[in-house]
Amino acid sequence: MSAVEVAVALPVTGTFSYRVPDRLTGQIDIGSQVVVPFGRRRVAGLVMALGASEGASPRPTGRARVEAEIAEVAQAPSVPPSLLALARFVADYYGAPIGEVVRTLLPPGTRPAARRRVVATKLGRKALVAAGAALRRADLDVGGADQERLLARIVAAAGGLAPRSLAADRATLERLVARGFVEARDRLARAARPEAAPRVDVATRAPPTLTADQSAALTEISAAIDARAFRPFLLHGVTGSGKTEVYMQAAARTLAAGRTALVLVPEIALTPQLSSRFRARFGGGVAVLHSDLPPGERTREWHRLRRGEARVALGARSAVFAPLVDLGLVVVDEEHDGSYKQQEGVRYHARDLALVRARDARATCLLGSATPSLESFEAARRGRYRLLAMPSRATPHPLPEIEIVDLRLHRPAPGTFLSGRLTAAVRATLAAGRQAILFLNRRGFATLVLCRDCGVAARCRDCSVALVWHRAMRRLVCHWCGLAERPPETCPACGGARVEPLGVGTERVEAALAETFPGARIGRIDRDAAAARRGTTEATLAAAARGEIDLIVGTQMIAKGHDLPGVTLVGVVLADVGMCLPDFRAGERTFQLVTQVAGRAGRGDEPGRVIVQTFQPDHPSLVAAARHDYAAFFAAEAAERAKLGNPPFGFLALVRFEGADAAAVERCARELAASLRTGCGTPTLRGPPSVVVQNGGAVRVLGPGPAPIARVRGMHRWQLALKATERKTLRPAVAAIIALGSAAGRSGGAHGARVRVVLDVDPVSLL
DNA sequence: AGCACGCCGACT
DNA sequence: GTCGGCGTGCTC
Repeated sequence: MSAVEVAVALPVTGTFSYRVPDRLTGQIDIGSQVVVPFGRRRVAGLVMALGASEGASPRPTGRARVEAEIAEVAQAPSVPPSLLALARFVADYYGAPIGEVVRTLLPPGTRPAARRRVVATKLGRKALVAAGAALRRADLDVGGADQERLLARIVAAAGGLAPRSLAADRATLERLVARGFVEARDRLARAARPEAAPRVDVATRAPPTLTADQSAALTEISAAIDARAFRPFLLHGVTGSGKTEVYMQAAARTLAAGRTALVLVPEIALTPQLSSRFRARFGGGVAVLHSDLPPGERTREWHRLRRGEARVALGARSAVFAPLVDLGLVVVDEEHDGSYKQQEGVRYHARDLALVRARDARATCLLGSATPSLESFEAARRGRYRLLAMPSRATPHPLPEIEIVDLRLHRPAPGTFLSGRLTAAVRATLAAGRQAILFLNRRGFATLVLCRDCGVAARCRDCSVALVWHRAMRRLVCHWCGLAERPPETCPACGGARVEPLGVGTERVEAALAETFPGARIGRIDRDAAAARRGTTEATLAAAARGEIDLIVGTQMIAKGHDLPGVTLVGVVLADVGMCLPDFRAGERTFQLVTQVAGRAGRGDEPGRVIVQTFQPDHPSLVAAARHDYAAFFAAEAAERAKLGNPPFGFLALVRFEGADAAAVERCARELAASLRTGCGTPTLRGPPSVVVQNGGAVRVLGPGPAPIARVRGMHRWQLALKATERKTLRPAVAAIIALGSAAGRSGGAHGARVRVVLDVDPVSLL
């Protein structure tokens, strides 16, 4: 009876050794999905290696290893070896437990218990509104301030809350459940109806005639596909240049060569057009993977891919783990988009993993963007990626003209938020029967609620941020923890009666537009609108496409690749939002957002126009965006990054310390930093005897210091950063962090309060 | 992730 | 005096 190494689908480090019972001999191979006894449960696992490798996982003192037997082999097909290799890479590079990586990688159906979510019922929403309006009705009585606060928080959260995050309020939660205001249903039961099963009408729509730019790009890409070697490309195509058509023809050629294609998009839910275009071209050969698909559907799509029935996989971040065999093409659309970085659990970057997969599969890799990340463009500049430029639009009209309005000189009339120039432009657009997009990257009604007597703003009690006023909900909401509470009638600090909202969010812009342009049909697209009613985003976009909406207000959700031919005007209400965040990528994000949202204008038969309102009209990111000058943006931004050794001229890993006890968090952070700097463990840190990191050497230790948001959900946060000039020097430092980090967490416990140590390799956000 | 073991408040 | 809260630790 032989043994195998199994990675269990739980967040545990190391693999475990199991015996293969005789009845299963011959059915088990590398990549087999199995069910194994683990503790007193049975969990899904993945066979990583045959034969019990000695020391596969650390054995606690003394006890002999007692191997259990594999319980059963799952009906599911095996995971291809290329994905096992990818899993190992991810565990190693991001310092994640292999079990957790396996959980991310296995099809959702085989994952243990689908994630449960706590959601508000229709009755619950009604009850909250009634409570806010001080309406008395027995069936809508929430029965107390605690219940009301919790209910508000649940209503405010898009997609419900994880039961874990509500552990502290269990008693209150149970009361709400008993009253029928809140329920924990499986997420899958609540999910939207799956899209109709893919039709099998293959290649129904003929590819359009290509522009010169598209043909030139495709010539090179085709040669790479034919060569069957790893060839990375950066496709720098302006908005409306027809990148999707290039992707589709590249995919078609890859399929014709007998290989498979993987297409990643930032958020599939926001790009229904893309999936319908792929389906129209490839029919049932496309498997669409996205998080809102019920697990059954996702598993079906996974199996179709694994069996080769579908040979194109289209999906968001997690689709980078799609079980494609003989991969020939990997496309990453909008490669600059930060949502490719997983922000919790296994903190992988799907764009970077796409390159790893393509390299290992000897495939063509196509990174596409109108606003490439500094990382990708620098790689192209150094010749590591081939740069393909598509500088002109495929549509009849060139890129829209972008005008910057200096808000210091052109003050909007009180309560309108639109300068005279933008107001006139909106009015002209309406008169012409066209549509306008008003973009503001801030949701809610007002950014602050401030006492006009003492100047104190309402702040979250658990996070170090101000609360945002959401008028429709009649609640002050914390955008970090979801706390939602009723506004105070008088100032809690001074008792003053003049507690009033200040600042502007999308909700307020919507209200202001309704007043300024009575009769205009207005739609709002942001996370709150999406949370209020399922399918709102798609419905609003569809209505806009039919011409039933005149003005669309929205956050960055409207900046992504939507194609609305009727939109001739884009107004950026306040470009300054996000520009001053304490994050070295703030300027890059501003450039990307303004360029992307500007690209929504003039895609139809009328030319477009863009007006950007700002208090910083000379900001390099805005000036470059207004001139459609990526080169100028890159030059300025690259110089800044090079000076500080920031990516792409250096590599970062962020280590965050979180805990309820501020002093313990600080002490833990300082001790770990000191250990890293001196190169040897302090008495409290029983890590490895020596550590490779030397201050001033190849890897620098920056910090520690309090995180920019110093407290979230009641947890105090400190952080330190590792900065290396080369990727390979960062690796041993990351290994040291993992060893020291777990020791530090334990020692924190010994001192009293527990401190969580979170590692983020190649962080996208430093907040 | 679960599920059990292990120390401090409101009940029969 | 117990029942029971969730903090911490382990799972081949």
